[in-house]
Amino acid sequence: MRIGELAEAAGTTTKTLRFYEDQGLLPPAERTPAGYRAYTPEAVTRLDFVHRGQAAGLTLAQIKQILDIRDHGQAPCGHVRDLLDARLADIDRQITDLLALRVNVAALRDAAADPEPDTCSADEVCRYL
Amino acid sequence: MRIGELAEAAGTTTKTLRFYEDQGLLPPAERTPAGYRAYTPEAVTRLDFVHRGQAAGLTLAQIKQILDIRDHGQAPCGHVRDLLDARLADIDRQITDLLALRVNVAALRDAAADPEPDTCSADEVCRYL
DNA sequence: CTTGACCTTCCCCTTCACTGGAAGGTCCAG
DNA sequence: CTGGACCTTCCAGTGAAGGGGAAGGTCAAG
Repeated sequence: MRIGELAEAAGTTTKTLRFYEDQGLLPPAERTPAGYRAYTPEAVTRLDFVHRGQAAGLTLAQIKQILDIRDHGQAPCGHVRDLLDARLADIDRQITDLLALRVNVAALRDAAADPEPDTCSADEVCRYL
Repeated sequence: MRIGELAEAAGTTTKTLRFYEDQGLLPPAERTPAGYRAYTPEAVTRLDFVHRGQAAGLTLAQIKQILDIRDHGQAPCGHVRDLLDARLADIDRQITDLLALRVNVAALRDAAADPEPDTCSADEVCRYL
């Protein structure tokens, strides 16, 4: 299949596929005599994996690490587990941060919802922030 | 005060201060005869406001909007309230998304924590992602 | 008089994941 | 044989918030 067909099958764009090849997420594609990239259906599977990794919040670099291990003939599950552990810790940290931020922003918003014209003057920076 | 002193007083760097001036967050500074920027203590207040805005998760562009309104002699509180409302909705959306993501990632991690060697082979993409 | 700390402008670099566009080659239908 | 759809490479830019460093001016102390 050509790059346009793969893009449609995988739900992405040709630009992105060339970018992925450039970044090492896809192996350099076989070429037709005319120089067109020719893909096997495996590529769709690989791209699905990439998309699942992205949906889990992994970066392309992390997904590439997993694929590199797999491409070297090893089972990447241990590494996947480690990455997911780290990702989980990261998500927990983000949630904690956002909950704390939410409290602060909600308090500021509530204060700003009932402004006292005298203190909320243009002469000074708005006191609600 | 010179730019280095202001940077120290505001807990930032001279690079950042010139960047802020460039972005319109700080008005173009007065200059000494030698061309050095000369600031009044007001600048510290303004930078504190910028930092509080950042701590609330506002972008520099949003903070600039508030400051522009204030600099035009109007009270920015109404706009601040609108920005904080939007920010709050955004935080809630992020938290919701992260909680959903957490469930998925935790499930993947738990699956990967107990791999079955036969199915977690190098011949196929790791089934835990 | 020189040294060192500070200041100036200028331009490029960073991360992340793409996206746009130009200039040119290939392939198939009409 | 021409038009349009597809493909190729390469270069450049996006957005956020600065950071790095060069080349040169200024100022106070020793």
